[in-house]
Amino acid sequence: MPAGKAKRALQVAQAIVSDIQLNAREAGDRLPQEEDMLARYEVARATLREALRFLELQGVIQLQLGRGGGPVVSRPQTRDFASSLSLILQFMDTDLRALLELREAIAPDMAAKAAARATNADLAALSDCYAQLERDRETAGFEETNRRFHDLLGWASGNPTFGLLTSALHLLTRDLAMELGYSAQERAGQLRCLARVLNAVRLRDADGARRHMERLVKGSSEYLAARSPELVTQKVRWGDPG
Amino acid sequence: MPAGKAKRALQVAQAIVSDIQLNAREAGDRLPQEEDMLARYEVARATLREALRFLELQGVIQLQLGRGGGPVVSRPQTRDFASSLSLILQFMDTDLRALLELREAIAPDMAAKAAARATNADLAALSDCYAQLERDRETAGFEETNRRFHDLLGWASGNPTFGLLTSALHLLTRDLAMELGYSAQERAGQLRCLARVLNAVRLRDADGARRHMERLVKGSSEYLAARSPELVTQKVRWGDPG
DNA sequence: ATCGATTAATGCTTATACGTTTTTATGGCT
DNA sequence: AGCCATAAAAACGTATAAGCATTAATCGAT
Repeated sequence: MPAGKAKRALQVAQAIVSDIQLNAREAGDRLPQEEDMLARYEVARATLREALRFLELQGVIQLQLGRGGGPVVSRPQTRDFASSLSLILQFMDTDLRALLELREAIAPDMAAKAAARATNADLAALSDCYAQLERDRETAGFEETNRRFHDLLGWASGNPTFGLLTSALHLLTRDLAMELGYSAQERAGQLRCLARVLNAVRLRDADGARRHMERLVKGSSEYLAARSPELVTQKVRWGDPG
Repeated sequence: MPAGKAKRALQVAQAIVSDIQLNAREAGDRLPQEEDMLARYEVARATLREALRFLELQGVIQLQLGRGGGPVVSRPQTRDFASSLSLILQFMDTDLRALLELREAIAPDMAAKAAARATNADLAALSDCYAQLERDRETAGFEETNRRFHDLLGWASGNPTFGLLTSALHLLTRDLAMELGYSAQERAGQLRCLARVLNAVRLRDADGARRHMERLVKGSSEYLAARSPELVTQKVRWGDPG
């Protein structure tokens, strides 16, 4: 059991994270430079650097080079989480079908919560995004805009975890299903469902939003399974998170 | 641009993962020691150590100290994923309520899928776990066994992602609600619900399993909220990743 | 044969020196 | 005075070596 002693560098990393949290550091704020941190945490420079590089890998900070540079507070993004997720899923031999199922389980509840809690700003953003979706219905940007719509819906749900998960799942799914596009007919069907979801959210109709979203994601999964049966059995692989 | 260099550690990490998969390394196998890896990947020591640290936190390897030590292949466990999750959730200011909501969204579907797909081996494991739960109903081990039950249910659902998420959420919830135990009465109620879920799974009653699980997690959430209203607004914090 | 002390291998931390990148200041030229 | 180029400085980045800490393997005494 490694519970006996945590590694010094990780202890320092945790201390830095605590410091960021306690001092309410925002993204973009500069942290103390190396010299000051050396005195503050009483470690050697290599140890401090290991902690800093570790946090950089996790997306917590960014290291800027040159004079006036130093550690800058960042915010772990969806892709950082998606990277961690895909790594563990690779070792669990998870396939695309599992990802789609999870999305089917989460997305309807997310839509319901969004209907109950969306602010006016959320609604405006969703409407804008939907308008662009209709404009992009036959262009290559459709997928990205589609992902953004689900992302916005997640944030509108008032629960960051929904947005985090659905967005990460979308990224991983797209990694696997990249070569396979959607037909125009399928896209039209998706747009109809999305319109119904959006309308239900506007009307604060949680149950309607849930049902229409359920139909949307189920339809999407079935479409992929029908188009390419081998695709849904493809295993998740830890892709380059850059 | 540090982007090219910063990803070097990730490239090395990916190479190590590929090596593990290609050579079909099992958990417990030893990887080459640091010196050999330095020559193999032609990177600086700090970079290699960064890659190894990253993989250690993700649970892919363990770094064992001392003679005959070195990097040892492991298998990412739920707690490794929970650690990564908690780090990003901390920076999203996620509170306990959000975790509970997510669990409410996932657990019912997981139970339904388990009812549809559980093998006989799964059922046997679940029954054993439930029996131990009844034995542990008034001991400190109850929570851990409870978590294991959800983990098993996830595997029984045929979709590892369900088990991974619910189990990780359980761990994080427990970290926050540690001081606040469950009353004997509440535990008895949870046990009754679990028994109904287990029975529904045995009978292949997907809808029943979903309903009973929904009631279980909803009840658990409401219990916590009633016992300590401040608790559910507590923020997730990155716990000790050892 | 078993248990305890010794030894060796290995990662962890520290220490120091030098290289790189960016900002800032200087200084001569127009 | 104003402007561009070059040099200096401030900060991080990389590299190497040495000692410390920890643990497995080994050896020896009971």
